[in-house]
Amino acid sequence: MNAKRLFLIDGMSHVYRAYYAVRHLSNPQGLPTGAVFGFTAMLRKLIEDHKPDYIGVAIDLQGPTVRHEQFAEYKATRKPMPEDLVPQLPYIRRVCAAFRVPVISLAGYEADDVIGTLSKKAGERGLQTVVVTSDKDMLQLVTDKVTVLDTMKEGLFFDADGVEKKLGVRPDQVADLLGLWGDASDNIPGAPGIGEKGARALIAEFGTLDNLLENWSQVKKKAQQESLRDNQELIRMSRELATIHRDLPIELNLDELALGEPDRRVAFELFTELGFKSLTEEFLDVAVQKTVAGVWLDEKGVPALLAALRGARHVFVELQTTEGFDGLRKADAACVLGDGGEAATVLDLGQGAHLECWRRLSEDAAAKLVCWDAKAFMELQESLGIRMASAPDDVMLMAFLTAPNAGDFSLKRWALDEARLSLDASGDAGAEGARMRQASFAGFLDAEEPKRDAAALARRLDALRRLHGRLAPRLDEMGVRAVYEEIDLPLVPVLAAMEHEGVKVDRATLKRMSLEMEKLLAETTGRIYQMAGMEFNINSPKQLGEVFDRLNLPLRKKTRKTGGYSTDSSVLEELAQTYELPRRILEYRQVAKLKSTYVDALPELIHPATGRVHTSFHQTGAATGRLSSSNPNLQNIPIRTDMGRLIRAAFVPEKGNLLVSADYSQVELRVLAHLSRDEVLVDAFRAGEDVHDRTAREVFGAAALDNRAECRRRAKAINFGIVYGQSSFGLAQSLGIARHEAQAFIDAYFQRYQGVRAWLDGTVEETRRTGMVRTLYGRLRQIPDINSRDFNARGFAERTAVNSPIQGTAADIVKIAMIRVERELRAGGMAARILLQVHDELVLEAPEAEAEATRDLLRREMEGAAQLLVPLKVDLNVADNWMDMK
DNA sequence: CGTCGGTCGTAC
DNA sequence: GACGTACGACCGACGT
Repeated sequence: MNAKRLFLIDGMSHVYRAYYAVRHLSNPQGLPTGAVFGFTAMLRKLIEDHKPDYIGVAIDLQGPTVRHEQFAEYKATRKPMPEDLVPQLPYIRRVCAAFRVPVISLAGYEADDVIGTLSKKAGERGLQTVVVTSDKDMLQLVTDKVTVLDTMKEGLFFDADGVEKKLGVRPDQVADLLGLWGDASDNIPGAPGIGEKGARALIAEFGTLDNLLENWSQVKKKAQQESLRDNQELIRMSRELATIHRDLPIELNLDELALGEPDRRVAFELFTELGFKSLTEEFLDVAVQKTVAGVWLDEKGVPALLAALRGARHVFVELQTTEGFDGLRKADAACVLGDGGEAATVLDLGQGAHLECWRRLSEDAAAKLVCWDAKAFMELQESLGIRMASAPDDVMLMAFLTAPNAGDFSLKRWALDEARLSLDASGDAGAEGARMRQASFAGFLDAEEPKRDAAALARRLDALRRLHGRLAPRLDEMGVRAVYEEIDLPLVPVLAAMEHEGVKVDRATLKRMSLEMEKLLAETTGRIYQMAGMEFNINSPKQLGEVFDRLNLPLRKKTRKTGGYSTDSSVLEELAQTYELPRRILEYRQVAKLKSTYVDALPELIHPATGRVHTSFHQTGAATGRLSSSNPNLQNIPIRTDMGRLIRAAFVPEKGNLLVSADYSQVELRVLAHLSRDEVLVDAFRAGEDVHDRTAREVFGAAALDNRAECRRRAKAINFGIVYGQSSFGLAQSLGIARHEAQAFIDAYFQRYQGVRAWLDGTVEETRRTGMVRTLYGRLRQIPDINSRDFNARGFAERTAVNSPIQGTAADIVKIAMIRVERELRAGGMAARILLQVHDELVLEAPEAEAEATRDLLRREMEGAAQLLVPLKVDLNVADNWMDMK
């Protein structure tokens, strides 16, 4: 039977390695955590890989040791510990505690000595010791009972042969060797003039340092001879310093060192504090969570359930879906939890009695339903034939409105981060739902077993209840309840209806375009290969860069992350002035992009049952409060180029109907006029002027009259830039002018628009104090980097700070308009439906006979959506496809 | 074979 | 570095 193994870890050696390996990591409170993270990973991997029987970590205490008494200069050249490593040391000890790995120190001695002593004692008790370090000094400890493991170098084990191979001397000669050689990092002097090679040869020849020092006169090299003669005391002291003590007054306590299970609760708390997400998750024990049971509703339980919920202030609800035979998802179970009860009730919606119970609950106006992702919930309700008058409360929207930068608004993520509850990945109605739906159209999804795990459902509902308890009060604390109640929540049924309605896409039109484009691409590809003198993947920027390089075409710009040659359109356009190849590449890129992203992708997403494309609109997709759209994204259908615009011809109304579009004119600049109260900007809009023409006159004066078109183009670019916080560099870039010229334009602009200047400055200033910005309606966005010392991060934060209130207020206005339009359409009993929202534009489908009334309604409700200092203006178009509306 | 970061390009 | 907000195709490195 093999001897049991004791692993003794050189703590500081690993802490330093971890510190330099994992930089720039910190927890949300700003505590640097890189070294702790790296150390934790190392410790876990060591335990995992080697499964020691006993384990301990040796760490030096602060303060002088016996070696300092011997030699005042010991370790004197060592740099002080990095400032951001010091506060991490207590956490290193806590990590060890969490893993139940003892930390061993002894005042006045170093970790090396502790390890030396313990390894000796372990050997006497028949244990095999593995010393884990990357410090070569420790190789002197190697015996038949002690090996050294260097985990940094591919887990290399050193036995006596290994030591000899590495250092050229036996382990028992290592201290002698180091006494001669010295050690720069510990400031151990060694013999002056004798280095690594010399020391190795001398020890090999004379066997021991004592023998060498006695017989110095027999050394052949003159310089070495003199050094040995003149520095005997120094060399002996160096050896003393380099010798690891193995006789410290400490005991080997094997009970303490025995490898145990981590303390999962302590580990969980610690990793939470450190902000280690995956480790937190790993050490979160579902078993210790207070679990809410899930029980199936029985027939007799229906009246009892309804009675029990009658007194509840909130009823937390969740629907569970499965794939139907038609390839569509359908709700097949519902879970209900009141705010007092301990058991969540699961209803089988396939059973008539349960479905009826669910319907009565859903339609009970007194029941305050609360869910996660109300839009998905309402769409599933619709599929059950349950029409809800308004949206249930939506904790996901509460999460978004209080922390719009969070990015991920899955229940799983919020349950973990905010309520410390671990949920299964399955059954999330958010992004997952959209993906499932997309896959289902293409027929990829296998029929899956109904997910009727009552316990899993109950856990989700429990998380929902706790999240609601935390986030609902936050709406008031953070001043976003009005946005929630008056904008984002009322928008939910509008969006649900839009997604349900979809938009008709003409497959034949796209098919024709696809074939046409295929021909075009084949021709262009041939020409490109010819010019390149080889075949390559034109879609690969990397390969393209190499081809350009081979042909000696100048590619100046480098890509951001990988440092490759940039081949983006601005680079190619410049080269296209001189060369044909980049011209062809641009041509290829345009067609390939349109074909793959739109022309070929859209038909795949036509719903088999409706023949229409049903996008998903996301209320949590953009931190400013804008909507986003996916599967497909219908908010970036091309319009700027002729070929691209043709794609819009495939978006058509049903027979007998027309498309009606309404877009806000210059809504962001009007918002800026309102927020800044700038006299010139307000005046321009009140007078009904073309705002770019006005800017051109203000900035360029008389020149704007002589050269109206060019001046207007430039003014337009300036106006755009203002909204995005553009610099002179950016403006110069977009106008193709010199930077100083651009700067002159910007200066002239602010000279004339002093209210805008003041608002921009004031907004940044206020953000520095509050850390957040708000829209006109109170929607907030945190700007965490506004006071960052990082120049780049701060600049980005400042641009975000001025852009978000503008973009966000415009988004609020469009959302309000959508709610008003939908309300008026329904109140008027009209058949017209909102199909799409593209940030400042709504696209509707209306019976031909209703088109005129729809236009009037749109203008009224959209222009009346907000009362600003300047009027809102809406442009209207009617056509039988989306291309011909502008 | 799936995931993910990088690059590029489309919209407002 | 340098213009805000998105989504998505494609490539290629990397891990299973």
